[in-house]
Parts: sequence; structure tokens; C-alpha cells
Amino acid sequence: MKLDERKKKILSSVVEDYIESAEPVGSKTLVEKYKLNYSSATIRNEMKVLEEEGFLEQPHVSAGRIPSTKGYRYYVDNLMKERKLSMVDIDYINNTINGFGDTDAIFEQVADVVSKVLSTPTVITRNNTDTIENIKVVKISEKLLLIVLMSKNGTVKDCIAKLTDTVEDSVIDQMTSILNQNLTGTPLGELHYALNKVIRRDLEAFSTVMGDIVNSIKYEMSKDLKKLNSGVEKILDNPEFTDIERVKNFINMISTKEIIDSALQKTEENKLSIVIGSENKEVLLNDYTVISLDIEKDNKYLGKLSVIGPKRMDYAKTISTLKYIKDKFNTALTSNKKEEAKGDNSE
Amino acid sequence: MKLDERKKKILSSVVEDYIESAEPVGSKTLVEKYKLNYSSATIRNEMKVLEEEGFLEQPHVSAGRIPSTKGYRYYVDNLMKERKLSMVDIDYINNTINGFGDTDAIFEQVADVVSKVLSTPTVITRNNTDTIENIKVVKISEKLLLIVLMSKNGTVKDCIAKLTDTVEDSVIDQMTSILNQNLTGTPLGELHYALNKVIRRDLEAFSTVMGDIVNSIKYEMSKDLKKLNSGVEKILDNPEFTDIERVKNFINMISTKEIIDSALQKTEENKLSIVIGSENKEVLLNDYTVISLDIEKDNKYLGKLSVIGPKRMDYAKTISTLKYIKDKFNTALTSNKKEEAKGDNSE
DNA sequence: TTTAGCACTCTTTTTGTTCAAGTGCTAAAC
DNA sequence: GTTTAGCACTTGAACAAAAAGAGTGCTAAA
Repeated sequence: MKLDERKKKILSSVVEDYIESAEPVGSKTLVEKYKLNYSSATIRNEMKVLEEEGFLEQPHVSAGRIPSTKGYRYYVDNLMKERKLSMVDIDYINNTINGFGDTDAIFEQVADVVSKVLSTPTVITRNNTDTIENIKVVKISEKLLLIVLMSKNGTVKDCIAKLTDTVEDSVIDQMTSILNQNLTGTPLGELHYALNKVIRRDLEAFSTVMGDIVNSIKYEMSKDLKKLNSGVEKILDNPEFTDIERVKNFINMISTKEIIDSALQKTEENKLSIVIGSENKEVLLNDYTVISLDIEKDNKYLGKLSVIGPKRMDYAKTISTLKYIKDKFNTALTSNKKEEAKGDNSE
Repeated sequence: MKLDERKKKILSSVVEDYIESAEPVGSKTLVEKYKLNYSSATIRNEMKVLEEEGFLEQPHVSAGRIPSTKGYRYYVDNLMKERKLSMVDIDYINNTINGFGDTDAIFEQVADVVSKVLSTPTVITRNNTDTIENIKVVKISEKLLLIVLMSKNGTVKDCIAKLTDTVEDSVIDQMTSILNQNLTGTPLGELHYALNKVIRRDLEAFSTVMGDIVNSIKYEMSKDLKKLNSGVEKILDNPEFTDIERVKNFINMISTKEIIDSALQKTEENKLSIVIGSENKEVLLNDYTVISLDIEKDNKYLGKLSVIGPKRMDYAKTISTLKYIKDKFNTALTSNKKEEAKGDNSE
């Protein structure tokens, strides 16, 4: 798997030319455009070796070469140079991810920015390993309760329960303490199951009121499973989408939550996960590359942001941008601007 | 614009056959398939008249006829018979729209059901003519306020404001009463502007805390503008989507909030709005039909549900289904199941 | 008023031809 | 041993011509 300098140069030229042109790259193009000081025949011989080694592919005998999954992988791991972001992009990112709003809002902002800067569909999934720290129940009116869930990470969730009957303040206090005893420390993702247990074991006495509360919480939590899709249409401008069937398949795939979920495994500590073409376990994704980064706040895992594009995506730009975004994202999450004064923007 | 019985029969046969087959309908097909007791020559003469009158169109001289916008319009207004829903659909609708959850949840359920039963993209837009009735501010902890907005229609919205500084209870009371004095009666859709006015005029004294509160409310309200899109991919299975450009245009269009918004005018009292092809003011929609119904609760207008399909959509099924859905929808909204005991479903 | 018959038009499908791109191989050159 | 010029070969793309098929409009007869 060791390539000499000339082969490396050829491979990276093929990858970069193909990323730019979407056309198979021939030996002549390579010599002329990338000033390789050899004749096209030499390049041809080298390309043949690269093909035999599995780095390049040939769509058909009279076409140039395109990178294989293995070729892209080698390029990403060994040959690619990271790229500086353009000032335009930097400005746009900095101005848009301003950290205002709650976590949900920031997630939305980021998904939007990424899909705009990279012209690529962007998916954000949330994963709640965050745990319940405290539950408060506040009586708003005769038949309205507010339930506030505070998590260890500092997220505050709340929901309203409309009651069937009026309820004594003392009963509310009792229920609140039972809820706290049973649920403190429960990961938000598992709250659903925990609630079912609680309602069976301890709370039959308060059944209807408790039912109202529990259902209200369950519904609020279900919102969190939501997947955030942004800029799906962007990918359709790539030249690989001239085939109608492919468009349909892609739209279907991206609309199917399960497929995307399955495609995203946990990434390595602090690194971007790059899954190229057939490296994807999900067969439907074998023609695409998925690049994901973990979203963290105070070292807690909150979820994952992924962009999806053709294998022929601009790896250098995508990766540089995502790394930059990751920092901004973290800053936005930790320094929640809600806590800062807002007197300045009078609009 | 009066058509004799034979012309009516021919027109409705052309429309129905074209809806089914997506192919221009010729005179021979008509005679054989729809047992018209005339020769194909007679039918041809009649079709020619119908074309001259603008009810039919001919893609080219050696093709059959397809309905024009005017033809579809006549069909929908005069010829179409409503169809009984299948038991499968009725069951599915009844089981899925169960009225549990808050208004948002019900909207989502309905959008999902509609797009599944009709295999068509479904868009729900919310329009808040609903007005503020009461605002409560509850102190949850030192630096956390809960703001609860209650509307005339009974919707309850709430949001959390994280404060920069601690705040006296008396200040909160003061602010609450100022908010109520200024905002009661304001339509939710205009709250954004009203808040800006308020903060300038009366509340400079409390600026930072008030800023926190106002921004929190603004953010919460912005969620309401959200458009709900369901089943966009469904439309791509129609044979008109073999042209790649058309697919891209459609996906772009449906992703562009403004276009859809502009397409939806207020409908007549208690009726479905059916806008066919070139009847759409928005040029990009001229090849599509948009059918919308108003969503109401206790005679208040809450928003609009629309399905979008090719002009060649199955009008009879779509309209029958939407009428049925409208009832279910209203029932779900009024008899909010949150208020009913949930002891029965122990899962 | 209806219809059989037919010439006509236009699209779709098929088939064949040419063209250009890019290769692999061979033999010569470095 | 490595590199290169040269050339035969393969293949897809583009184009043109031909053939097939569908459905019409019109005429003249029933």
C-alpha cells in the first residue's frame, strides 16, 4: 500500500480533477493540466498499476479513470491539504451562528449555515445521554400545570399539562417529590421507559392527574428525536443527478429517518468521521460520502451533525469548514447568549 | 358554456382516463373503454368541438386529447362524483388522528396521515389571528423566568427566559402588568412588532431583564411561522416527473416557503379551495393543482392544510378524503384528549 | 346526424454511421 | 531499466435516416 511520489501525484491529480469536473480523467489531461514531467504513455502505465492496486477505476475501456473508494480514502488520509476558508464564508458563519436562542435554535442555525456554505444536505440528529437533574411542577391555574425538567447539562425543558380535575397543592408537592426520587439521573433518552415504570409502581393513587403529567412529558421528549434536515435540494445540482431514478432514490432515502440513523456510528474522540462510498454499511448510501462531527457541550455528547454528498464531494473544503463550524458550534452552545444583555439590538 | 349530455360524458371520460393513465386519450380508447354508443368518428368530431371551446388540449396533432385547466375545472364543478373512502383509509385515519397531544402534535399527525393516504405532499401553514388574552410570568429559580402566553382560543404557549441578573418579585409583577396592559388583544402574528413597541415605550427602566423576556417570547413565536412539509417525495412517483429539471424545480419550489405561502389565499367559508393549474397566481405552480382547507377551532381560523399534486391528480379521492379529514381534524382539536384520562393505555 | 375510410402529421423507436476519446501494447529511444 | 512515440483497438456519444405507430381531420356515403 505504499505509493511512490509519482503515483501519489497522479492519484491526487485524478481525485482533484474529478472532484472539479465530474468527468473521468485521461492521461493527456493529467500531463497538460498538472505539469507532470512525463509523457502520457508513462502516466498511462502508472494509472494502470494504480487501477490494479484498486485506487482507480475505469467506467469503460475508452474512458479516463475515476477514483475508487479506496482512492478517495487514500487521498483523504494522506494526500489532501486542508484549505483556508474564504473570508466570505468565515463572515457568513460568524454572523449567523450568533449563539442566540436555546439549544434547538442553535442546532437549526448551524444546520442552515452548513448546508448553505457547503451546498449540501445537512442532517442533525440529537442523542440525549444528558440526565435529569431536577423536576419542578408549577401550578399555573386551576387546571394547568407547568412541568419543568432541568438536566445536568443545563438544558431546561418544559411542558404544560392540562388536567382533567383540579388538584390540591399538597398533592402536587407529593407527586413532584416522587417524580424526583424516581427520575433523577435518568438519561433523557430513556425517560420514556422510566416514566412507564414510575406510573405503574408508585403513582397509581394519583392516576388521572399523573397520567396527564406523564403524557405531557412523553410528548415533550418525543420532540427531541426529531431529525433536522436542511438543504436537501442542494445536492440535486451535482452532475451525478441527471438520472431520474437516482434523484428519487435519494429523496426517499433522505426522508427515511431510519436510513440516516443507521448510517451514523459514533465517531472517534474529537475527530470528524468520514465514511466514503462503499464504506457505508447502508447499501443505499454506497454512492455517497457522509461526513459527521459530534456535537458536545462541556464534554457531554449532544448529537451529531452530518453532511451528505456524492463521493465526488470537495473533501478539502468540506472538512476544513466542518472543523471551523465545530468550534463555533461549541462556543455558541456554551456561551448561551440568552444570558447576555440584549439592549444593543433595538430592532 | 352549456355542454350537452354527450359532451359531458366525453369530457368526464377523458378526464378520468387521463387521471388514471397519464396518457393522452384518443377517440378509439374512449369508445371501447367507456361504452359510448357512437363511432370513433363521432367522438372525434365532438372532441374537436370541446377543444375549440377550450375544455381539451392536444399535445400534438397525432396524439389524443388531455384536459385543459378549464376542462378540469368543469369536471370538478359539474361532473365529478364524490367517492366513498375505502375502509382501509377510514380505519387508518381514525386510528392515527387520535387527538392526543397539543395543537402542534395534531397538526403533525394530520399532515402525515394526509400525505400517506393521498400519496401527495402536504403542507400545513399556521396563521395566527388568535389574540393574546393573558400573560403570566412565573419565577422558577433565581435566574429563570417562565413566561406563559394564553390566547383567546385557549392555546397556551410558554417559554423560558434565562436572566442576566437576579430580579425582585415586585419587579416581575410590575413587568407582568405592563405586558398585559400593552399586549392583551394583540394577534399572535403581530406580537413581534408589538413587543418592539412596548420595549421602547414603557420598559426602558427594566431594559436588560425585559430584553431577556422579550427575546424569549420572540423566539417562541418564530416557531409558529414554521411550515410543515410532509411526504414531498411522494409526488415524484407520478409519471410527469421523468424530466429531471421538473423534479429539481419542484423540490426547490416546495422548499421555498414564500412560494407556497403566496399560493394560498383565504378560502371561502367552510369550503375546500381548489386551484387548478394556471388558475394559480404563482407561475411556478401553473402545472400543479393545490387543494386547501381551512383549519378552524371554535370558529377561529388557525391555519391551512394544502395538498399539492400534478393537475392530473385524483380529484374525487382527494376531495372526499380532505372533507373527511376536515371533520376529524376539527374533532381532534376541540376534544383535546389531553384532558381525558390516560389510564387505559398502560404501554 | 352519423360513420367508414383514408390521407396526413407528428412522435417514438430502431438502426446504422461516424466521431472522438482514451486506452494497451509494441518497439524504439534514452 | 525506464521512458516514450506510434498505432490498432474499443467504446460511448452524437447524429441521421428510416420505419412503425397512433390518432387525427376531412370527405363522401349511409
